[in-house]
Amino acid sequence: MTDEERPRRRQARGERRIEEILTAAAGVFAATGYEAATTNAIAAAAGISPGSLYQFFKNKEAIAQALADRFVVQMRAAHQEAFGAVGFAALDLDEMLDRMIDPIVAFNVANPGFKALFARPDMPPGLAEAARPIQAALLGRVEQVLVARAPGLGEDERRRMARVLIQIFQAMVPLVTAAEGDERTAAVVELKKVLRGYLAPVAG
Amino acid sequence: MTDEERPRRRQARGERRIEEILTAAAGVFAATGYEAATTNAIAAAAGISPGSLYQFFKNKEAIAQALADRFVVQMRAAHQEAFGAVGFAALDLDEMLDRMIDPIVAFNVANPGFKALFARPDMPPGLAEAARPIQAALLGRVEQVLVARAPGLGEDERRRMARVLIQIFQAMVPLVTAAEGDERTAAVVELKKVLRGYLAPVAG
DNA sequence: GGAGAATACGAGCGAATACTCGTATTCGCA
DNA sequence: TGCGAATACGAGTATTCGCTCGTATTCTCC
Repeated sequence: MTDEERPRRRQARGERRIEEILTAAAGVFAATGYEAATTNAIAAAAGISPGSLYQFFKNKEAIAQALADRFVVQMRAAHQEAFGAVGFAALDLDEMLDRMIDPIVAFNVANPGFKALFARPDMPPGLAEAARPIQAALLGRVEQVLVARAPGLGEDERRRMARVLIQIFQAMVPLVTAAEGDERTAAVVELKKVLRGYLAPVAG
Repeated sequence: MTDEERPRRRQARGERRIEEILTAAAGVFAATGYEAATTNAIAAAAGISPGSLYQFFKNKEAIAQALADRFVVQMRAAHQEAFGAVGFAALDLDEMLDRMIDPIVAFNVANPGFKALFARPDMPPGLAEAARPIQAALLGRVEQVLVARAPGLGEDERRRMARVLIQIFQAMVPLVTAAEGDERTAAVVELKKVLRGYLAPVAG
């Protein structure tokens, strides 16, 4: 009970290093996945020694955790942009989908490391926990949209639909990010068609 | 160039062992994924020693490979059942979906190890190769259905739609297998709704 | 029943890897 | 300018895990 972990006072250099490490880690995680990413590889990618890595992070999981925190901030912004608009429920279905989908697609395209970390089964348990609040918030947002646009739905059905919508979206993300240019645009169009086809009968 | 790998003559006991090992491996892979599954754990689950394991399989990947082969046989049967019916394209869309989806869902429910092995990013490269023919065959089948039901589609568009359909299906499988009883039935209904909504505009 | 092959065992080897430790250097600040 | 803290290093440690090897047992077939 004596090994208090006094948080050390960081220098500006240290703060910079932390950012460098996280950026390097994002790349390594994205390229190889969590388990296969070695801490030495992350250190090398950040241009520092393994020992230095552990000046800033307690262990490998802490790196992923911090990276997750960084993602969460950006993800929240993307969600805000996607769901924050007012007078949202009165829009045309297609336009609503555009406004909802585009920012989140953009986030996923800009942060390939995100899915690599969060969508993989070799993710450490602590990370799964970190992802839960975002996931729950997203589910809530989607449910709210359904409340507004399909008031006739029962609670269970609404929840189920929200889950399906999110699942579909997440499934299509790799198809979108894997493609380039026109292919990617086409993939996004297909994604919207899928969601539209599923939503139209109840929320047209 | 002298270390020929003469295939040894198996006894009945050995054949049984192989089956036991594969069944045990399916369970361990399903529970923990490929990388995290240790060969010692598989041996223990099969009730044999690590040494004995290697009497029957050259290495860990060979176990996965053989397991994959076993899955492929059953998967092909499920595909045959799903797509083999005659006069298929003339059916009502809903009924067609029933016939296509149910066998493949049943296969996935009956073989939880399948997705655990094939859908994970930590899959060894050899396995990915083994999965490709099935994937390609499935894609071809779906495209054939689209040819019959939506003849107006261009080739690119058809291919894209087939990919999307498969992606959606695979995304929904975890939602289905994770659920039980009525929940599962409901999940399958939703899955069909999604596919129907996507297909109806072009293949109604 | 006996010879040779197949099966079985499990301690332990070798490589990979997360992480440490002793030491050297640089920074913040009075 | 000098002192304590932060940063940096990288060889070394402890552990995990795929796999081997020497040996013992059981099966097949004559």
